[in-house]
Amino acid sequence: MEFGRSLPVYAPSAMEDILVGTQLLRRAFLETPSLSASRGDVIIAVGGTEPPTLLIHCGLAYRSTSLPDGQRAITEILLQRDIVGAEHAAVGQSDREIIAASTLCYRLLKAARMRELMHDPRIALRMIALAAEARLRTERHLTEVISYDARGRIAGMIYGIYERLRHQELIQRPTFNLPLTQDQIADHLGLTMVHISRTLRRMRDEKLLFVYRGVVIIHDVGELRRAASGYPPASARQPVQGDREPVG
Amino acid sequence: MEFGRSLPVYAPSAMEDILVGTQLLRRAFLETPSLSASRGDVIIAVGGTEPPTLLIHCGLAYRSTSLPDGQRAITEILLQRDIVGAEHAAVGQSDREIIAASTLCYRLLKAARMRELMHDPRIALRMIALAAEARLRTERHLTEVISYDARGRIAGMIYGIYERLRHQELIQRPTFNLPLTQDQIADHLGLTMVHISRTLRRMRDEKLLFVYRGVVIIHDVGELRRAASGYPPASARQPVQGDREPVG
DNA sequence: CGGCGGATTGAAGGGAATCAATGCTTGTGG
DNA sequence: CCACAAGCATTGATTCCCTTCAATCCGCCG
Repeated sequence: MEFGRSLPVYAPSAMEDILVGTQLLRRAFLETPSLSASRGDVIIAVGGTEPPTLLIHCGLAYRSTSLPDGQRAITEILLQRDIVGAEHAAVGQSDREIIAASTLCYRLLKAARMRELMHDPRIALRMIALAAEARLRTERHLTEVISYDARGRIAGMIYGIYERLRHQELIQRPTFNLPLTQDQIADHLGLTMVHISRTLRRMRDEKLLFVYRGVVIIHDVGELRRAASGYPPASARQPVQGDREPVG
Repeated sequence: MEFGRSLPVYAPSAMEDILVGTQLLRRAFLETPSLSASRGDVIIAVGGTEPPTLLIHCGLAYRSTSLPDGQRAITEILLQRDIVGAEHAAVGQSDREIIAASTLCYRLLKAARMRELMHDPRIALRMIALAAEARLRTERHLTEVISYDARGRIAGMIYGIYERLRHQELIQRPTFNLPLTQDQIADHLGLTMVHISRTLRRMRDEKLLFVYRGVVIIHDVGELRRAASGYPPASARQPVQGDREPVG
């Protein structure tokens, strides 16, 4: 299987159990009160013992860490319906914090309760699956940061979010809200805000996508997918007649 | 908790169960035949359905993926006693392959057997813990690649491996074997072999560490740890009296 | 209005990539 | 026993993507 943007595939013989586990876990979440937070609020702090597991109902959050020199690294973008930190059932503390990027509604499940629920092997399987999904996303992101330039990384990020939203049937068209500042995007992709701004501008000129004030419009999904696989822009591939100049 | 190199902490109330689960899982592995592979062999290929879980007895392996343009990204370094792919119990296929970096002895546990074992909640908890550890390592690596320059990345990698080996009590002194070529290190850190070579040379001149033909000797563990936290070399800091590190 | 967070744009500099040549081991075969 | 090739590592010269520094602009809100 080539490195692609496809979503994780469950083991066929585990599928049924996982689906039941998904339901059961969701039900457990729904027994807890619905909470809300506003932009910038810390949902799960570092240092707390036995951090809970988080279900996001609406809004966007991110997982980040602060380095000694003051730099921030955003390791994961968290969307609606994501369940975050299933592994907190086993790990006593996290060195990442989870922060609301927009107004957020969510629910929390205590670590102890998670361990209780895990006595049902179907829920345990679901938790493994959740951990595997998160891992897959992180590894993909890592691969992009290791291998791609700014254009490829941005394409990978936007296309990945697009696919996740589409898979959840949260959007039909290639347009969505992305309440992240360019500074946050930069800390996610390992670039500077200045360079994000420039690269977004070039991608807009390329008629690939449009990002402005928290709104994303993908103009050319196919080309974005290619870019997210590391391919350079068409104009840079072949100096065919009628092609545009290489951008400076 | 600051971003550091410390190893994961288990939830106190889960500790006992996890330890039992560790034993049980190890026992299950020992019921399978011991296998061996030589340098370059593919242990777990991409595309195979229901890939097994892997226990490494001796030697070193890595997890990698190939991009359409032929580039390779090595996302994880796997050491002795590591259990790899616990999440394969739930995920039907992996888009990463696992390759022996040296002569390797290992055992495999089928996904179906993993799911059976998971009916014991203690083993399930152990599997979650394993997934969490792997995730932690990957996130740390991601953070380093996002935030650090070549020197910091190399320091992070070497110091991380040193800590893992030490924690397993596989080494006492700051010296170990690392059967990776500079090309492989480059594909792990998102740099080129040429630049790895140059940077290792500079770090050797700095009397920080020595890497030659698969042997690592850390000369200054304290300074390496600092470097692995993103601090620049002492010589680059202001030689002003009482100068303090960049503030967090 | 004034201030502020966020975004844009320009100019200059640096870290890493690329291109290219050379050296060093190791293993193989004549 | 030496020649030779292959894989890996080193080093220099040049190029380029991205950072840094700095100025400006825009929309928002007290």
